[in-house]
Amino acid sequence: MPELPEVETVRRGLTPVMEGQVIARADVNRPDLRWPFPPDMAARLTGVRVERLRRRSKYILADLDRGETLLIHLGMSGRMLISGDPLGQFVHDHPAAQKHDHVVLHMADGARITFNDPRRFGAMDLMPTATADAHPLLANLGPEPLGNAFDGPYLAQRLKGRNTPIKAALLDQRIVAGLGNIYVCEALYRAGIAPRRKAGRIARARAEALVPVIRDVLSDAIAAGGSSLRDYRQADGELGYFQHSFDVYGREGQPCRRAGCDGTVRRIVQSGRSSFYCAQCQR
DNA sequence: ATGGGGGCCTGCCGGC
DNA sequence: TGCCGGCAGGCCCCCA
Repeated sequence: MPELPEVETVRRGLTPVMEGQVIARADVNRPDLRWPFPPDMAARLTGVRVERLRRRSKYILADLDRGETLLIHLGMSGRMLISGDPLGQFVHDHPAAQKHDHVVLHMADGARITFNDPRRFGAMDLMPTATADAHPLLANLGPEPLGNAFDGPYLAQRLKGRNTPIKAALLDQRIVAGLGNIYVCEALYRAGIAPRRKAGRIARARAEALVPVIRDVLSDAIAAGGSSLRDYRQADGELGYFQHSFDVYGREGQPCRRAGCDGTVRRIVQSGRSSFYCAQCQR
């Protein structure tokens, strides 16, 4: 499901039901997702209070009051669904258990948070909060694209000399953390850069100009509640609507949206993944 | 070190 | 109606 804007939307949706609240019980319905769950996960979650919900890249991190942090990754198809409705504010209740409900957190106030993930590319893990940054899944991540460390000189330096297509470079989480297929396509369109262009062959000014473009695409998407493809929903059951703002993603064969451009959106495959772009606008 | 490809899973959709 | 191939928002791992 999720790139950075969708994960941030999920985090914001979960915050009122998790932050400051106690997990009364955790149902763990299978031993693993992409990897085995940590030992005794259900017991280690029982009775703890969630002090803070954070996000790093596409990971949600829940700091718990016993010194551990719960890491949640949604993979491709993972969802966090809220039910139980303790305060009467979540309209879309779903009391019946669904297929692929792998972990259910029963909060002390009656709220229920269900991790549902058909493809099981998602993950959950527990680690000491003090060394969370050193977790293998987090240790090699690049800067947050909306943070101060991600700036023009940084990106230009990281792209310099790279022979890989810019599409692949921006998907490389070690360079910048949180972008996925959709937002890389959209950012490259807005920046006028062709996805097959070698990263090291982008003029410095254009490379630096990518930074504000990436920030804008992500900010716009977060403001729209993320993108809802297929049946993806936010934690509160509402649909994000940024998909209506896609310029190129999923628009193969449709006209370029730029005023005055008569180009058509094309789809190519790069390292096994679709890239959408306008050959007139992107060089 | 770097770049490219395979694999992990399930579900859905279009074509025959 | 059923089967089959292709496709899907991520990311690790292996190979050259």
